[in-house]
Amino acid sequence: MIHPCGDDHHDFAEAPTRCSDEAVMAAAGIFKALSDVPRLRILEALAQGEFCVTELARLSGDEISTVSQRLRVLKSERLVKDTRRGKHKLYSIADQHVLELVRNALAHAQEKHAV
Amino acid sequence: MIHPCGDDHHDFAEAPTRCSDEAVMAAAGIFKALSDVPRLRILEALAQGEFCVTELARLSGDEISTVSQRLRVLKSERLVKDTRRGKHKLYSIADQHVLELVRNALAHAQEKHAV
DNA sequence: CCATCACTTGAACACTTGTTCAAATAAAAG
DNA sequence: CTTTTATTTGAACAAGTGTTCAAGTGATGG
Repeated sequence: MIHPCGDDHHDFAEAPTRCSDEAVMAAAGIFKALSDVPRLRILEALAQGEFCVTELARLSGDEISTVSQRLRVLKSERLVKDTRRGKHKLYSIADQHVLELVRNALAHAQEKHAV
Repeated sequence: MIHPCGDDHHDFAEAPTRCSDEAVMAAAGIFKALSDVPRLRILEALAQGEFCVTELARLSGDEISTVSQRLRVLKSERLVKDTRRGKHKLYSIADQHVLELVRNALAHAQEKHAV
């Protein structure tokens, strides 16, 4: 097939294979939740153990309600989960997938920066 | 160490190990670029071959300038690269790392939805 | 029960983002 | 050069986001 411009560069007669809208929207949602530095810092902490909101707030130096809102976003995308233990709700990384996403991005960020 | 609340749950005497601010900010930037459905659709197309802006605009049905702005964001985070070939600038995925990020997120999105 | 501790939620604010139009480059062809 | 084709950029707008304060929930312990 020939492009309007007349050139013979790469072109598809049909549109390329597409993921479902739901899948792409879900992926975008996950990336959006991961796109905030304070939220990534929370995941970084949770990668090393379980923490309650109060403790995470103490570690970051932010308001408890601020940290709670951040956790809400992470939880809505199933990136973290929580369990009540006594008075506290302990948060943890939802699964290994999440850690790989973060590690992969960090790797990409650090590797190819020297140009 | 004992938490202010008196409970003996997980706690660090020192703050947990932290990545550098630059690394985390870079990762957040990458995730932010990936957090938009139309931009993910561009990556999906580029995963299957090189395309110029005009063609990507035709595939998505959007304005050329809109697609160009999307590519600008993706390029600023080094997720895509471009090469001039004749009259056209052909865009392509920057490296395999990017594809893994997207695949990983899609996998996470599709897996654990059945609850 | 009542009070307390741990956490969440709603509303308001400043701030950021994605899209679009119009104008501006940039390379190629005549 | 001048024109044409391909793509980028700037400005403006509507829409979305993160933080905070204050008020709300909910489980725990006396």
